[in-house]
Amino acid sequence: MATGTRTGTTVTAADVAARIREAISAGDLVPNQRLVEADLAEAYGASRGHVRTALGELTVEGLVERIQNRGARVRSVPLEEALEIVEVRAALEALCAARAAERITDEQAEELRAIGRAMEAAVRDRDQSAYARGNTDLHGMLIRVSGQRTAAATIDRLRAQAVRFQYRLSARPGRSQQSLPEHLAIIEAVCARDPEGAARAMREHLASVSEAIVESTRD
Amino acid sequence: MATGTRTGTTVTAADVAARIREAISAGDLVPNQRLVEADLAEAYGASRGHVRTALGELTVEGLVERIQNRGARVRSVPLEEALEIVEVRAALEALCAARAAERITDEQAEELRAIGRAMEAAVRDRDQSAYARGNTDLHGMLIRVSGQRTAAATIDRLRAQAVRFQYRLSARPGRSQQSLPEHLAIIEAVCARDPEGAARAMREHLASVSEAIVESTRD
DNA sequence: TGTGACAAAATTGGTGACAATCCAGGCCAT
DNA sequence: ATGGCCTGGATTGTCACCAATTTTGTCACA
Repeated sequence: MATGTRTGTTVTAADVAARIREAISAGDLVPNQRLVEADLAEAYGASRGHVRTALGELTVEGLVERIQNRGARVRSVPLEEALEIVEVRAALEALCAARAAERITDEQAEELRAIGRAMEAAVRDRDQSAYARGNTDLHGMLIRVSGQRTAAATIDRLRAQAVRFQYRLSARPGRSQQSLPEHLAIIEAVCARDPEGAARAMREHLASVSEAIVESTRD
Repeated sequence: MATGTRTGTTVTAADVAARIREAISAGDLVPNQRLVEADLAEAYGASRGHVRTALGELTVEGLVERIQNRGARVRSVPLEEALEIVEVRAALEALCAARAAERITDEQAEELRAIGRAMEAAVRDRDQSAYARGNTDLHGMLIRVSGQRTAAATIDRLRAQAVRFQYRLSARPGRSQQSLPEHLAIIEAVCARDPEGAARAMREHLASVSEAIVESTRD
């Protein structure tokens, strides 16, 4: 796929929205950065109209902020709101963990334990990117096993908004050592088919994430 | 000076979106009903472009479903998804109830108890609309006292999607008799500043709502 | 009576042009 | 210097128009 100019395939508004979402998640677009419609249209090879509707979508999703006649910017989520988001995620991911514990099959349990072993190895080898991957896999798998699509969509949307804080966090030295036992506790409870315990472990984990976020902003 | 009609004020896309949202909530627009852009533009005195972007917003919010070249309809939420929505709401409203129990002031507690008394009176008098109002007031006040704006926004969006089932439910005879004690239990726990109890009471209440929804669809 | 092909109508999708608005910077009076 | 005011350029907001697509209606024919 060509990076912009001459694409025979038409670039739809949904495509543009997806590209911008990715760019924000990857940190290529930082909070408060202006999003000039003409520039984006040029960059992605789309018409300005499509860029416009894409920005509308992202505004509803909470990733972008628009001011009348002044254009769009990447929304900057204040610390206070990020903490709220983590609280909401805690409630929802606890729900998913509990449902996952009720529904998990033996094969899925084995897969989950494998993720846990990979995370232990990553901490032992001090491989941060492997640990981050394990983290994503774990949360993703619990959500998938839970079968809660509404919760999943909500969690995704919220996580995208708070992506800036996720970065700061995983860059922090020693963070993985602290969170590893929390993750393993979640895995254990889910594999033991203990919904209440799984929910509790997940809530404790996200409470710790919340604390870590507060500390990471004291710089 | 827009198209003909005498609205001196211009009707923006956000206005149109708000009107359609209301119409869906009020049941004026029913699930699967087609939303023809030209008709809506005529009805609300807006340009077709504005209607178009409004429909885009509502699609992202999950109220409207769009198919390429075939137009927009009011999205029909299947029973299974409505139950998921109630589960997510249970998790979030439990969070709000717990936080409200931690933060409530004496005056707010008195206000909350007044809502409870009004609901008791409504059941005694068999005044369904008064009971429904108390219900709305109660949930709304807990969310407000909790100070959780992220959770509040999420709950609102989800509730709008499942509005069809709310209707069926409150129209059901005897429903208020069953739910009154649940509501009173929530109020008691919050006023007693018992976060854990408030969350539990709220979860139990919404579990009962979930059951009632299932029963109400067996017709 | 049912069915397929075809034309006509209705509706949505996309683009370009133009109007409205905001912002930066220079200019002048104080 | 300081502050108000104006002008030019950049950017967004809106609309009208046309193309593309789907849906509906009609009619011949088995």
